[in-house]
Amino acid sequence: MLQLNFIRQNKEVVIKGLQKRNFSDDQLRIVDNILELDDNRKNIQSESDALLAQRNALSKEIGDLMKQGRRDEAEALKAQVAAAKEKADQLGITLADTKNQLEELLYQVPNIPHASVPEGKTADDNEVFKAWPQELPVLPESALPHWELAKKYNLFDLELGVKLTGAGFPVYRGKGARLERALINLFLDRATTAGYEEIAPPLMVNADTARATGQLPDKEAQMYYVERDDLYLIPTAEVPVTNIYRDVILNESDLPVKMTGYTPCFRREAGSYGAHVRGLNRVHQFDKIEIVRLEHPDRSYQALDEMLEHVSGLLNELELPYRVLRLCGGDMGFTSALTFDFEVYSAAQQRWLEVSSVSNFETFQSNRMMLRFRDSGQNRLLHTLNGSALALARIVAALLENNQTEAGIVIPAVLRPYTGFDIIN
RNA sequence: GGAGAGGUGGCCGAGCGGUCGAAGGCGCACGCCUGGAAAGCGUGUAUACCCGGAAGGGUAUCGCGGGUUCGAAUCCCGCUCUCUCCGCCA
Repeated sequence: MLQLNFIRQNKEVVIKGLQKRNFSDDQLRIVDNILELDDNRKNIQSESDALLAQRNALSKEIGDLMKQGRRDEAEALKAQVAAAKEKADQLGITLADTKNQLEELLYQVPNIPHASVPEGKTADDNEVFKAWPQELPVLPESALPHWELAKKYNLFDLELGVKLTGAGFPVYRGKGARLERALINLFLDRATTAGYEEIAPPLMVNADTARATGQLPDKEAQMYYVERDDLYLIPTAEVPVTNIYRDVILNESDLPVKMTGYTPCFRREAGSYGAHVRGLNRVHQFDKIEIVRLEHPDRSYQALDEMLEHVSGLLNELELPYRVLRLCGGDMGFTSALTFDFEVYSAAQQRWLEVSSVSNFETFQSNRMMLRFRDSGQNRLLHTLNGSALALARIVAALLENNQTEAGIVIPAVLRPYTGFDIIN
């Protein structure tokens, strides 16, 4: 969430940012509401602190009087303390209440978009930041979509997933399962080579963790929730991995922190069915390798560039046609300041599939997380960034479709050491 | 799941109703000393919020939440986590 001081000192910037996110004038009033409520909070706190100071001083006095045996005088002071305490208690309740209201409002304010974020309302308004420079591949009429290929070569089975779990839980098998594992290993190897520490985090997290990265309260409905133990299945490795540094104060020399993690990701994605979500296009469980960075505020955009390069490198190695979009204000995630999406071209479906989303959250997450570093004696919030490198299900879909030939599905050279085979037939 | 022990600052560790945001040590930073370093000596070293231009002052925090008390790190209750033993187990 945004810092109160930032909102106070940069009200115009905040309002402009929210306008970019298509806040109506009516919705924009939240900014003034927040500032008013915060003024309120300060007044209450000052008053409450003064009363508590009085109570503490009087209590000390009572102690001294008792020691000197001046019991009567001590007794007289007790009444004063009781009065101060009662007022302080009431103010304390009001204060807690005000803080809660304030927090609730702050949770409704999304991150301020970076200056480069284009105006726009929907995904159609996203800017093509980097187009595919070559011709897009054209497959013969007989080409099959990946779900047909999966059947033909016994690579994954969604109907079997329905039997075991429900819709959207694919069962990979045979060379399909091996391909999945090969991709995971390739991506992890590339990330660790690039200096990211490999993390194998828990797949379930508590509410504090989910809140810190912004899944709660905003995206509660998207997560699977295990009620009995009050835990959430992670929608991305970003959640546990970034939270490793929750409530941590780093030294500047510790920066940057670069981490990567492979995890299955669980997303409820309720209520979306149809041709465009067939096969692996959209599933409830998929594998993803995530890269996460904690950066000095002065260097975070350079880090973002490096992450874009990293993801581009992976797609180049896999020989998949892709493009990069700069998300517009209306399509960007709640917590992000700047997001680039990578889409690969699925030749059989003749559409672009999102396989990576790389974002700079600036201080939005670190403020919720109290993730800071010491900057010449002062504690400052860090910038957090993350990106998919990469999300597997759709990569598999594109690989299968784009590489199909008469003879079978050709495995890209870079993957062969990992799969142990060079064709699926 | 059952029984017991325990959660104090970056770490170790004292405190067991007031003078305690907290002794002492380690670590770290700065200074002195030195040709340089080590040792030694000295000083400093939690976080959030509030007031203040600053200096400084105030409030809260000794696992978390509540209670007793004029006053709680210290007493009481609930929860939670860690460790040890038993049970179960990949």
